[in-house]
Amino acid sequence: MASLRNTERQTDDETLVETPDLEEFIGYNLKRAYVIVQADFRRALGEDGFAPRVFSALSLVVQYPNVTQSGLARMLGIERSGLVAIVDELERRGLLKRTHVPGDRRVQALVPTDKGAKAYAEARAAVRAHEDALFADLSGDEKATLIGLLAKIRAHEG
Amino acid sequence: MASLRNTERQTDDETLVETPDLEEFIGYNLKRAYVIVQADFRRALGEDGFAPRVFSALSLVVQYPNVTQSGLARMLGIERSGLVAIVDELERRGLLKRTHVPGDRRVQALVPTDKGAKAYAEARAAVRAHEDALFADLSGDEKATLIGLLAKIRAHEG
DNA sequence: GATAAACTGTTTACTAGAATAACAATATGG
DNA sequence: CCATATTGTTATTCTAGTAAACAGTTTATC
Repeated sequence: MASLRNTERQTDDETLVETPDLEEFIGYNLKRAYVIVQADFRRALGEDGFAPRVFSALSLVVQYPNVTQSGLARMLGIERSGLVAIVDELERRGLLKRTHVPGDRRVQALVPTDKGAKAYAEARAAVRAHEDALFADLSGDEKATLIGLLAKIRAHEG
Repeated sequence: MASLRNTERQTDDETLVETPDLEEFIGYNLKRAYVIVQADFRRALGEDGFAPRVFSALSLVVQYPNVTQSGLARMLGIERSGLVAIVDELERRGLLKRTHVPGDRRVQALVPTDKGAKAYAEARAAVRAHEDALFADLSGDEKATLIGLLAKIRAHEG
């Protein structure tokens, strides 16, 4: 992958050498970058660490205690049916509890346990260490710029 | 998702309001952005258009005719076993041919057909239109910066 | 107040993408 | 020649996710 080149267009007196097609696409670069970051995340959090989506769910439950499952699914941008297994895992590991809400007997409010809050704080530190290491070749400005540009794309959500 | 806030830390005389945990992580923003772009890609290319990975494979075959399947898998960063179905689909649709190579009876060099080259040119235009529309709120500079930053992450490949 | 519509959590079934391990055919290096 | 490696392929498994249906419950409408 180091030095792929192609001749995109030729005129009579010059040959324009441009980047290969794929690398001009944001989507392609986004996917390739995502795969790298995701793999490093899993490696950094280890065998029985959190998968990215479980970490994200726990993060939101800790930050927004008493969030409902439907609300959490909306925040994560996934179907609520897909959230059940994630919440099951977190509850099985004793990191949160499904609790009944007085006013509405349908909803299960999610409340982090003390163990859950502590586990999240540790996991968050591990994730920060993973990102610090993986993105060591980016400056603080570059990281902020990147997050800002990705947020601009994320503005198309919903 | 519009205005999530949390109090990260409190001192005696001020309350610091910071971004929610997840949005400070590059990995999280990367994934959310990737999901949006990928969904728009599929929507733009339509029902029986190319899936992203099939488009990528065809792109490389057109740009590097006679590439082997193993070589193509390496370029795409996937296992060669996973490439078989992709090449099967492209061959079934008449867009490339598996051809024998004189020197080595193991390899199947992949050669785009005329139909394949034409289909690729059209698909590439569709992908460009999709990205132009989706990223209309980014300037040319911003797009170039984004690609550059993603490429810096991609430098960790392999 | 009855009834229709909507929402919540859940289960089941399904799909896509990808990894791994094994295999036969073939090629390469000591 | 023999061991080792490579190529394309199949079969198996895993993960992440969607979609549809459901029973229980709440809300809205007439």
